Amino acid sequence: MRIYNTLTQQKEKFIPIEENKIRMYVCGPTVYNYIHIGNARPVIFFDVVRRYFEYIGYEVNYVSNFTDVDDKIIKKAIEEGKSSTDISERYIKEFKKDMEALNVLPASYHPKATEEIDDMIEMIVSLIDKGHAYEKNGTVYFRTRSFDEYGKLSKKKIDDLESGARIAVSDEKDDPLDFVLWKPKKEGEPYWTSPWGDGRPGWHIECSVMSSKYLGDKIDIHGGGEDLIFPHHENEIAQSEAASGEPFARYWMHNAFINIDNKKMSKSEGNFFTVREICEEYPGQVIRFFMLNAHYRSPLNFSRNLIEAAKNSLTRIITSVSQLEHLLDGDTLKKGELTDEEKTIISEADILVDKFNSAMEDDFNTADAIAAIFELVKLANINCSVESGRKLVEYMKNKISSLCDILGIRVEQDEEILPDEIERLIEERQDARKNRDFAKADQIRDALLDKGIVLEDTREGVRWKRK
RNA sequence: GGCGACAUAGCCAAGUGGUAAGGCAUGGGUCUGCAACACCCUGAUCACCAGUUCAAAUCUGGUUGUCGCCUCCA
Repeated sequence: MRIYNTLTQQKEKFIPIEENKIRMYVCGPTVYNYIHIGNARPVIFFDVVRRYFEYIGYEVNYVSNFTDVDDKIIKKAIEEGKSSTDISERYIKEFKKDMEALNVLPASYHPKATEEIDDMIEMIVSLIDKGHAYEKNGTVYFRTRSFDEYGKLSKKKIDDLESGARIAVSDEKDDPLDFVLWKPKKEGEPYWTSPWGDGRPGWHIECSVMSSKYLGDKIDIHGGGEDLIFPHHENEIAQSEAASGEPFARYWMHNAFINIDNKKMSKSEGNFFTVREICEEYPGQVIRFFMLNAHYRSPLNFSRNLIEAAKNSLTRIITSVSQLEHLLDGDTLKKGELTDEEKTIISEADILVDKFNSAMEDDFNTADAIAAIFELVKLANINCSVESGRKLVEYMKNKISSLCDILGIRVEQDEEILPDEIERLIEERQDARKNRDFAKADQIRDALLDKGIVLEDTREGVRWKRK
């Protein structure tokens, strides 16, 4: 397994801290609204990372937080006349709904920032004790220059940063680059008591604390969107390593952004889509497929045309699997052992499975992995028919389906019983076809199409599917 | 101003030294009552220029273009 490490800017062989175990932390959402398609990328991608590691036998401890105290949440709460907790709880629920729609497995644990305040205070105290932080008028700042390696993740030089800083310089800070660990409460904001007075934690300290609390001071993988590299992850490194004196995460993984018309999504431009609204039109599987069809470190454009193309693409796999299921449901397949010819086909399939695995092991090249699945589909389409051996058909179906499962893409459709009325129409059409009354047959087919039922006449009889 | 990324067929997208995966769309064909599905056939010398090399999409330098980070942000 090779993983591109932002820290070293190259692919590295993956060596876990503890054999067969993975400790992985991914920065989760600030819960103040529905998530948009861009937010979905890291969630889906790291879900695949987790699934793949589990597939190859690792025990994965995957922690992803909810930032549930934040300016944006507070602002929304004030707008709606609700409490901050009302807002965050609501959007945590909505987030979970979206995750379900996208077939994203829950992390091993989803800590909430507001439930970890004591540990944050403890860490801040320890940073002050070690001389890495200082308090001024109820605000605690991290002393950036006290951490020699500051900038090692984002490759920024501390002096360049200083000159380019656009932040309004606060007189309080000893240095403009110092960042907040604890800020005093403002009127009407949620707060917690601390040695420095009532207030709330800064954003960066949250992740450092939740990561070390649930995964230990040293973790294997820390992930998130590329925009988090600076300052968020840089600051996490500074805090965590200053506190523990040890390297924090071994591998830093960052996904690229999703753009709309090649532009970054932004609310001011109005060019963004929520997962919720896309799911109204496209199954979550399609969104997953769309994202995984590109490498996670490449920027990805989103548009209606592109998601439509992804849908058509995915249909090819689903159709193939459904055809194989049909064959298995029928009674035409030959029982008994594999023929020599079938053994050859299976060895070809195994080569493609290897191709899938190698692609995944090369920094999660899901686009290449999907290409292997398509080749497998073609192999099945060519070689599996009513006259095939049951074992071969079973093998092909299971392989395609299980590889898709690793990507979290479900291609086996749930059994669905059609309403009697529709079943009757289908029979009626079959009768019409027998009597060569094609006008009537076509009329029924069109009528069903309007209801979203697509009919296909195959050698084994009529099949239907949802449009 | 500082740092970084990217530029492959109509579209999406793999590919980091040996003459370009896969998918969508298009066109032609087989199958079908027709259609759909499936299958067969159909397409690029890899932004541009110069260089290194026996050999470059893949390395080096330059040009152009696009984008991101440096401020809350996946």
